[in-house]
Amino acid sequence: MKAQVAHDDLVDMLRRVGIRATRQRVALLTILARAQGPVAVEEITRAGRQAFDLTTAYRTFDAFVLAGIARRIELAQGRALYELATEHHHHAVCTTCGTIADIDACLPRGIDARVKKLSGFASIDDHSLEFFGTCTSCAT
Amino acid sequence: MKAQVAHDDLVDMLRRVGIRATRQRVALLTILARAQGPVAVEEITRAGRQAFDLTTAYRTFDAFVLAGIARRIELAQGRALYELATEHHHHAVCTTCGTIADIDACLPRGIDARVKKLSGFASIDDHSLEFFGTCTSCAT
DNA sequence: TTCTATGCAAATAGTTTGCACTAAA
DNA sequence: TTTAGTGCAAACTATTTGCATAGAA
Repeated sequence: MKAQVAHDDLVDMLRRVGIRATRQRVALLTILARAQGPVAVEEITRAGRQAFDLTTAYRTFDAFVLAGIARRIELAQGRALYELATEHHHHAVCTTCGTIADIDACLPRGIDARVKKLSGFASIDDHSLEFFGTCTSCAT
Repeated sequence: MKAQVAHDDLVDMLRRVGIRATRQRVALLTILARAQGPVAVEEITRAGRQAFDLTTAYRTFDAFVLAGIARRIELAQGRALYELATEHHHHAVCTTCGTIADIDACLPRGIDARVKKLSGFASIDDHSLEFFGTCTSCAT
């Protein structure tokens, strides 16, 4: 038995966060769950076997982010990517081919406090951290 | 004598990096130099006393980045900001009002090597790091 | 049956491109 | 005088909005 994503579990997950489990949402959630990394919005419409409207994809992602089951990451120029909201982590982006690798490491804890002091902000709640480099296949 | 940006110095700076010192470029460079932080493209056209085409602003920023005297930072949704390429540093962004504060601190050196290992990339050359929080005036 | 979610069309926003014209070197 | 830079109009791309309809609860 392969590490498949159980359809019913996804439906449950959606219901649990209080949004209706439609065909499109389950499909999109499946794609997110299968993806090894962040997914571009346009990839969605391609991926589904049945037609899938772009507008719906955008709205669905928004709903997911709002519900806390997805995360939006800003990478390149005006392109948004989405990924399942799993462990907090970061990414390495290949500046040549765009490949993205997950980095299972984060900033040393306590840095928020330091940044808070340096910035003079009232609070620091989150951060985004992306690394840029060249992946092995592009390094030739 | 105020900490004004000397016009001739800017002209020199442009010539040094091999691009022509036009009125628009000097104006844009002045704005960048005066700004305490990153500047949005559209702010440019507003700021100048004489008319200033948006297209020119974009092209000028590109030229600056290419020449290495400016840096582009991706913050919110598809909006690019530019800042003078000074010391490598990061930013704290207020999620309420959008205010940006500079953070004169960076990741511990050696992290690139660690990320390289974790990602399996051939090289890690750069990174972007932004913090999000609430500034004091928005904290009420 | 009720109300959220979808799909289509059209509108926006930010950014880029083509081309003739202006001006720095 | 040569060549890079500018401005205008138009094209593009990603994303958002309005509204009538479909479908989950």
